[in-house]
Amino acid sequence: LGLIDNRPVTIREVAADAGVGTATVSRALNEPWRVSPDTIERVKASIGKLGYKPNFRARLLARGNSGTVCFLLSNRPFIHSVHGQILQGAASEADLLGVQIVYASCTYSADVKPSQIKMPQILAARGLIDGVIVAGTNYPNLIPVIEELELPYVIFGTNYCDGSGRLPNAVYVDEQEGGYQAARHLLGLGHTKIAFIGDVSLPWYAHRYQGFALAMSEAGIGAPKPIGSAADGAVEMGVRAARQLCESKTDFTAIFAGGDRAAYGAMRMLRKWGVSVPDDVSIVGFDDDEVASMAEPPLTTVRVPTEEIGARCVLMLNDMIRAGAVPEEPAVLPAELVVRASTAAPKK
Amino acid sequence: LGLIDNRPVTIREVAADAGVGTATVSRALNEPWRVSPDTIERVKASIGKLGYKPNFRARLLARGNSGTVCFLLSNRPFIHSVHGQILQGAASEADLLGVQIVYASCTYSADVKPSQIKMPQILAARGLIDGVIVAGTNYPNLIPVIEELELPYVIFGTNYCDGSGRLPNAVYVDEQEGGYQAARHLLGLGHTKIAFIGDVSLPWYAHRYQGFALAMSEAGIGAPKPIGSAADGAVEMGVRAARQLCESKTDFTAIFAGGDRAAYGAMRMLRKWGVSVPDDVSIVGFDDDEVASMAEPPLTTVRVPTEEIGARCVLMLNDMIRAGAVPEEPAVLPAELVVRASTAAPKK
DNA sequence: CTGAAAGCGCTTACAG
DNA sequence: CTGAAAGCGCTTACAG
Repeated sequence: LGLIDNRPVTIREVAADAGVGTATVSRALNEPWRVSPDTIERVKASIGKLGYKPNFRARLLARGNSGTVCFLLSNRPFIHSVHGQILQGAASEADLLGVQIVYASCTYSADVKPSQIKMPQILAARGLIDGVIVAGTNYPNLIPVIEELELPYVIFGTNYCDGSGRLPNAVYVDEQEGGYQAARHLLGLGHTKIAFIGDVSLPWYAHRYQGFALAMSEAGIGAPKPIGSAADGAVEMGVRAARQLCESKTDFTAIFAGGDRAAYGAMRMLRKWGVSVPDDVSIVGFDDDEVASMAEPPLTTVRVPTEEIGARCVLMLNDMIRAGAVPEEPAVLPAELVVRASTAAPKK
Repeated sequence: LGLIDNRPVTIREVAADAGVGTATVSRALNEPWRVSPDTIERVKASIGKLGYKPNFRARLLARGNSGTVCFLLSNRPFIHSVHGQILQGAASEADLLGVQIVYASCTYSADVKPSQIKMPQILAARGLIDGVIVAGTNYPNLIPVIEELELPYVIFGTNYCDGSGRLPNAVYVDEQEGGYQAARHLLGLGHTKIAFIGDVSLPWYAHRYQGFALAMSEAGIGAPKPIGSAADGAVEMGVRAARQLCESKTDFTAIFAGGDRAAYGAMRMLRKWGVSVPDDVSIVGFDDDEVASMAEPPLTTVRVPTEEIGARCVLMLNDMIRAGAVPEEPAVLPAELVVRASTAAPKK
């Protein structure tokens, strides 16, 4: 019932059956253009007859690489749909490339010494992995630990909390442009009093705010101060920020929340205050996370191209492994506005 | 910048440095009890000095297995938090065992011939993988495809849609018991008019309904017919079922929904009808998915032990790989009631 | 275009 | 307790 019993057939047996050397069988499989058609035919026949499938471990040992990259998901105790989709995209692309993805996860806090960060065993072993994709939410103290592996790596830059600029070996989303689009959408509908919810001490909210602020100032309107603290989670941030907005009797007809969860929390609080979305207040989120389509009304948001992020991470890493060099520039992927039912023109 | 330059040190260099044979180095690492303390000391010193790390590919080739299992996630275009957590649990357990998890996914429909199901390449290759964990939602037509791999496998039974009984090489959740607990909770609060939402043509809803019905009949109350069709997704099922309940003026004070998403949908519709949860109607879900804690009010639900499911899958598979045999019985994990704010005693 | 042979870096009987 | 040697199943210069 599904268990291996007999020894699998090896390349030697195929070679014997086809009356050629093992080298020829290997070439017929990997570099067919260097083998005569007749020979290929004979080899293929033997392969079919014997049911031969090459042993990848042996191939990889001979070739000197592992054909495997590690997808390391940091600091995500349970996977948001966004991160699941990134993994999904990475896996699909990897399969196309004939590369396998090993999944690993780790948890650490930003203020701990690098030497105190515990990595999964897999990463410690040599030869198992050709490179690593550093996904999830990360902090600069992880970098020395990753560097110590002496393996090429690419980092999902959007959730990397560094003080400095962009890393070359990274994949980013153009969040600034996304925030800009969100603001343009609201402005285009006729809104001018637009609040921003997001904790700008976190880089993703900061970038989204920047794009928002740019669009506002282009429209000749001053951007409001961002409100919200992410300390108790994104949903709670939205809840509190919306409450603050309502309690302080701020004059606003629209909210741009720097994430769908925050938008969701804000909508919940607005409902409590008897504020109707989108009739009284329009709201746009960011991410196009699962909650965006589950919200009531479904949320207008800015889509982060999750699967493509995963695919690009794999592609970039693969190039780095082959080239043995770090890319000149990071990949920056566009974000896209998705208009649903939570936005409308302001009441006259 | 993080790229391999110099050849890594091999076991031969360590052996030379320590003045022993390679076999002794290998033993010092893998079977230290067969080596004299002095020798171990010398070997360890050389390992430290040279910075030697064993090459796993070579080790595995020599040992004859791959030390890798595949986590195959079927029919989940984007990962729910439940499935993410199962993967997470599998990865943690695997790391403890020194096994790596390669992630792969596939999509197929229930009514297609096995020969038409496309598997990721990784599974086709020999030697890369010692066994597979079949997770996600699956149908019987996948089994021949998996069997053809001639690899041990364990299946996540809860989301496996078969007509027959339980498989031995599988991990299940005791959903019947979970449904029973949900009903007992509602009955204990004083509810007697309890509706059930769930599409019992799907096994998980059917099992949850069975437990529910048992508790009801034990309480001397006939179980109501289940309502809902999962064709348009779980949230929509909840929305429509609740509407049906309201429109038909069914007399009920509580709802047991066979899943959190359905419960979420139902709560949304109840709110539209001006029905307050839990004041007018109590509601309990199932899964303890992320939506349960995000709902307003937070949902009383039955927790599926996701991480443990993943861990048990890995453990069972590992045993199968070692023993070369299929287990006698499946693993059945308990579900646990989580009381939150969506349930209360019925109004007098 | 093809084959014999060395080699990838370990482990494991086998002999002592 | 230890070492020399064969072997895991491929790939790849090297020579023809």
